[in-house]
Amino acid sequence: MGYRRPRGTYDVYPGGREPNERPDLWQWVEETARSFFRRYNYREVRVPVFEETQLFVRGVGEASDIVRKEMFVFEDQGGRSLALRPEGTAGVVRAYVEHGLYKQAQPLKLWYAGPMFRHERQQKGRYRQHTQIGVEVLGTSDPLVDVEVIDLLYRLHKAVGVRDEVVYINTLGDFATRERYVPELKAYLEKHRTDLDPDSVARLASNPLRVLDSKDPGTRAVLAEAPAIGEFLSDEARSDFEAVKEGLETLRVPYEVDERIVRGLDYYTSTVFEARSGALGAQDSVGSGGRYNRLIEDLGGPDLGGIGFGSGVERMLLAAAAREEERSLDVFFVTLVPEARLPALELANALREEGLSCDLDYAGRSAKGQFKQADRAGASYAVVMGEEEYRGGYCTLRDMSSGEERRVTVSAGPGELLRRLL
RNA sequence: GUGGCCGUAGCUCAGUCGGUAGAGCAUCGGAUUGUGGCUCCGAAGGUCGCGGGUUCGAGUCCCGUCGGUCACCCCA
Repeated sequence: MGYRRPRGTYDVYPGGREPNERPDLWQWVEETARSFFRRYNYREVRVPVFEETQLFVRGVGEASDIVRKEMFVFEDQGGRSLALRPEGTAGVVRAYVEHGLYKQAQPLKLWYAGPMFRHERQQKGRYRQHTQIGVEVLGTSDPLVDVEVIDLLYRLHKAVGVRDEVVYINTLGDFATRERYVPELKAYLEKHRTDLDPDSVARLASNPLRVLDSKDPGTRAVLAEAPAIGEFLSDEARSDFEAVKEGLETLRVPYEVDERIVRGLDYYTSTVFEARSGALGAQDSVGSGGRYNRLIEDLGGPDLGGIGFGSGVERMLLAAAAREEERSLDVFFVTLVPEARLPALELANALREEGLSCDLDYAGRSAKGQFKQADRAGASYAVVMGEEEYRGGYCTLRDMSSGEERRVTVSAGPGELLRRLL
């Protein structure tokens, strides 16, 4: 065995078995997403797959697991520390600030798609290089945008056939809310410190909110009696959250409030959400996101709000209902004498110029083999060029579904053939 | 980073008590001197992950190692 792909990666190729290995499914999801972004009036943004390490440390958060143990960090030849992006938002916000995009008409509605990198142990639906399709709406804190973004995520997933999905939402409140809630939560957890798991004890110091999403049974038991953020919401945070819920109801986006959602990225504020599918394994989050009203300022921009989601394409594919690959080709040229091969290629090219898809045999197959190949390629027509045809200046046009055949003159060029096909 | 399970043909797998490698699918050819899907026949395809050990003999037993996978942690 020669070289193998790096751990946690996969290839996409004709014949790939897993849904995330099939090019036809990738193209289908990408086209579906593009169609949604066009209809919701989002414009594309492309940013580098690596950035200064510090951008992610500041943006995603020093205390987050992603920064602490999951980044691919390397030094360039000038000794600068760079990191492969572990998520999409930080880079997009950096570009927004760097180019002064907040001076354009706001909000700016952006979408992106591309690979993200996290140094994790592989399991079902989790890769070291995975692909996210995401959006960011920058320059406003209007809760109606939260509604649009969540609706977009939900309908995109529906369109690609994600099964058994539920959208969970929560609010982390604004700054005032957290100033009141976090000390309460912390005080409560401190009292029950001995019943918490070690990870949660550590988070008590670094980021107490994160304790809320612990799966440890002992910690969960403590949390059952913990103060809930819902009771601490400021008037503004409460009315924003109500507006989001009302909006989702109006747009008929089914959702459930889950107060345990706090997200592992530190920049989130206010609305957070996560779409989970029962069709996945333990990694059941298909797409998620939230509002980040401090991030733009933290990265050196003005005090403006933003919200976005990232959706994992591999997980969308894994959670989607099975789909057969549909192959199609307009014409397959069957050549039965060597002299006919170049004329066939010439004719094929003439048809290609007109927008028809064409192919021919390059493997030296038997006649039977070539028809089989035409069938497999999903060809609508076969154009047979054998000894008789070659000498007579015509070809035989075979309709692959009916089996009907007719002579078509080609000595004067592709005109007659085109007339039959277009 | 930790743990469970698994590595045999391109893919999915069988391989009994340790006796020198099998099937299905896929590929190519033939049955049909130039005609696909269905059927039948045939061919090609293997470092049994790798290294070591035990044995007359190892795909099979033992040790190590690498890889995969699922789960934990966390996330898309």
